[in-house]
Amino acid sequence: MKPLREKLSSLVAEAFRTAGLDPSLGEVVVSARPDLGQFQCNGPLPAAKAAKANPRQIAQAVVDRLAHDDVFRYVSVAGPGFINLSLTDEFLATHAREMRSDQNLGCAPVASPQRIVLDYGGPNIAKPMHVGHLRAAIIGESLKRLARYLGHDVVGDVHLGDWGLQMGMVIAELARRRPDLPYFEATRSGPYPSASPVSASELEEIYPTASQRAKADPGFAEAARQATFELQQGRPGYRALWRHLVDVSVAELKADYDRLEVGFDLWLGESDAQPWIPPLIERLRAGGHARESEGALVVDVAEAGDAKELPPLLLLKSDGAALYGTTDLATLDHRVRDLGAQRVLYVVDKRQADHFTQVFRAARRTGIAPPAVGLEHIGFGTMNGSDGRPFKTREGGVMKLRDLLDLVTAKARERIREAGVARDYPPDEVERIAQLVGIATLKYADLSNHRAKDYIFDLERFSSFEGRTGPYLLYAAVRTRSILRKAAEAGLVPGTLAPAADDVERGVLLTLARYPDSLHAAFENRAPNILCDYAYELATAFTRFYQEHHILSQTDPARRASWLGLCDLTVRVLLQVLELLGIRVPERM
RNA sequence: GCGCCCGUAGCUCAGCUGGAUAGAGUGACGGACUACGAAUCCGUAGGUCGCAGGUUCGAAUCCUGCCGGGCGCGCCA
Repeated sequence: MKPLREKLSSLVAEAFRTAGLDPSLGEVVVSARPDLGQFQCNGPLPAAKAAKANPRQIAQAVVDRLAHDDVFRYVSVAGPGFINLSLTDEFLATHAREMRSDQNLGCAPVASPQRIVLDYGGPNIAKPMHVGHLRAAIIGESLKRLARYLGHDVVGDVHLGDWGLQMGMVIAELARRRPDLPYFEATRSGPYPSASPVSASELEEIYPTASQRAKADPGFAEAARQATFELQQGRPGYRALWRHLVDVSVAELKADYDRLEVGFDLWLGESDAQPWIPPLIERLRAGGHARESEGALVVDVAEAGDAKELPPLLLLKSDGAALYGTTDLATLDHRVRDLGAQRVLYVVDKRQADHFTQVFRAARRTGIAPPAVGLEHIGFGTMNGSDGRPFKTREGGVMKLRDLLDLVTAKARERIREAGVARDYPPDEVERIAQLVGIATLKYADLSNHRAKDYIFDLERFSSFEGRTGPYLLYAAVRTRSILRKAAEAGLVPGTLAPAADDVERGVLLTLARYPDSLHAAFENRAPNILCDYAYELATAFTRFYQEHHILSQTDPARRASWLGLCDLTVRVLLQVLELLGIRVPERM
């Protein structure tokens, strides 16, 4: 089925056409002045400019050709030449009925689905996930669900940071602490113990320590570089040790992502790209794309019109080691050739914008990414503390994701106790509800910020349950379900939607009709905050409705059944949008 | 220095491919629980959209300059 706005736009476009005007100007949008109409068309203004005519006369000419009494209740020309449109309640109700019987709730899949690889992880082995990883995970998860819902074929890859200098740091630090471990015997080639020599908690502590040591001690920094190089060269002890580190770390990461309800289809990492690097380098050398510069091997990426000079992408350091960009190019090569990606989206901190410009350009020049393959860096803003500086805990350290989740969940538990509503629920259900409320709070608070903007990480805000928050949306959905449940207990079933009887009910139907628009806008702009806005608007419109109209005590059976139908459609749309945000709703709360 | 991003109500933020009277939440104030759940709803107050020009019938939105803040700029990821 067609979205409401498209139905209206094609009617108005047809009127433009018969008036001898450009039909593309007939686009209809939701009115900015609800007191004057439900929808508006601004097309007469640009049409008048093109025709050097009076816009109000143009608007009137269009209106005169717009005779659809079954669709429009009211059509008028206003201001400098706006066309205001309001629908008949019958037409609006018919549209809502179609939505209700459509399996996609009126949001048709895209015309040309693509295979999309979405890279939204980037957690580092040996570093605990902290609040900085939150955004990539939840923005990426939402975009993945949205793209999939719209019909795209999406592969989500965690793209682990499991290679490079950080691994060398951990190895060097371990060698310092426990030189007697068999992994450090230079001549040995195995076998090695099957159990990891380090625990998850030790691993979390070891990297920060090593990183600080490297800053203070040039000798240690050199040892870390050397270890990195030898790991890359395949030194058996280091490889065996590395395997342990990865396994221990991945188990922890999976637990954190599970708790966040963020999932990946692929658990590949930078290390998986390493075997692809030597042949790729050969290809680039043979193709004349790579050149020596200051001892390193580089691909030039500067272009004539650049506002600033972009340094070349470094493939190999002067010591022959591969770098970040090299791994990214090799990974991209794999995604295009082996995974068949038609579009690759990178949900990564926007501070890496230059890096992605380099990688994308290098990929274009070298043919790794043919022109038909879309490459996008979906940058997101930095998370700061309330002082506007990068976020730190009160003790000055980074806050672990796990601690944040615990904190929000504890707040949710407290709130549930205060509200007293779940007094007679089993304790394990209360706990499940607290988890869901915590996740909803966190995700909604983060996703409702525009993706690209820096934002203040405010614990108060992240654990607020009132107003425009995740819990508000859960509450709205749960209460609506509760009405349907009580109706079912009384033997009442949702029925055919009747035309709206007042502005509040009309408002719900109009908001429901915007559902496909909001999904498409959210995906096209890679902006989940558009979904957040929509979910909130739908929830408030409906909450207002049931606050003003008592559904179960309505004595007219047809009206009562229609209102229950409205509950049914609203809750289905709301649950779907929440699912696209990665927010799950409890049965009751 | 060069480049990118940001500056909207006391606070936190939407709105930015130009459209009419700039919206939410929060905080403040006032109202609504003998009916489907008050984590709710209704209302009031609150704005030189950083500043100055420009383009346009029309600018928070586009362009230029300035002020303020953040970030990035070759061998870390």
